[in-house]
Amino acid sequence: MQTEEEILKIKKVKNTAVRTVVLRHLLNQEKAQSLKDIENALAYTDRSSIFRTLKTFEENKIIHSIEDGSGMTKYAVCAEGCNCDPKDLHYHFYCSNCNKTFCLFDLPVPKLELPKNFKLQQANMVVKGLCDNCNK
Amino acid sequence: MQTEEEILKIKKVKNTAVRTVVLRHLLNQEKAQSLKDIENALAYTDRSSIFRTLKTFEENKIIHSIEDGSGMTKYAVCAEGCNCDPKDLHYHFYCSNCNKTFCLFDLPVPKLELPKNFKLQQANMVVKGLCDNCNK
DNA sequence: CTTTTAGTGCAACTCGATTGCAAAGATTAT
DNA sequence: ATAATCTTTGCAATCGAGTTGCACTAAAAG
Repeated sequence: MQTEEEILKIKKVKNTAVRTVVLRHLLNQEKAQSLKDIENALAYTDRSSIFRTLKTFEENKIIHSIEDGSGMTKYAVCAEGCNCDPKDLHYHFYCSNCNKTFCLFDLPVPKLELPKNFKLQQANMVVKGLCDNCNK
Repeated sequence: MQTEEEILKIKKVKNTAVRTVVLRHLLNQEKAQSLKDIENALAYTDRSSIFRTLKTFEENKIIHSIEDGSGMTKYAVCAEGCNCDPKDLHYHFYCSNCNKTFCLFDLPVPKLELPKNFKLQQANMVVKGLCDNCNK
């Protein structure tokens, strides 16, 4: 597991206090986090600073964003080696009970045969239901 | 192709002026429509009336909604026989150039093997890229 | 015809996302 | 080291999609 500092260095993003704590928080969570989640966890950091940090991280392929249909964009640290390319596709699972979003890295996404002349850039595949903890 | 009146009758939704024009508009488009799209097309119909109409349609399985990551929920008429069940899954294609959303009925969605004890309820699978018209 | 229920239009409001701006901090040039 | 420049941060304000309260109208039931 890389440290925050290593990741920022590798991705050529300047290290700052806000960036370090935001990235650390994301690394410590096993679920994708919304801006609000992060804001609540980091009580003394401004929302817009976190927002801009997330944009920076996304541009530099440190994290990827997920639209899970909950109304809030969520963010998760890319797996090592992820380029956020169509090749790196994975499903997400959104639990409609606890509102958590999981990255399903183990569930393979089949090759997408798009209609003629359509060009794939990225994908956002969200499966909804109940997670193991809520399905009792 | 069924008429608006037939669809409403089959789905046991009372026919009104707003419902007829909204459904007609959706039937006439080959792309999924946002609330704003519909509002713009139907200049003299109130947004909240359209909104409530869409909710009614969705509850009664006349249309399904799509979160395509554009920030606006889009709506499309269900294919005949669609129950909006996990079984009726299909991919959506969102063109990042023209912002249109297509239903890819012909692209099969594989059986989803979720982690142990996860329960599938529905899915929202959006592929982004360039549509045939914009990929030139 | 009267009563009740459902649908509509308007305005206001919610809330996540985003931006303008000035202060603080870091970097580069002198 | 100091001044000039660029970047990051915090605060407040704004935006826009979605949603709701409420009064009015239309439709259905009695």
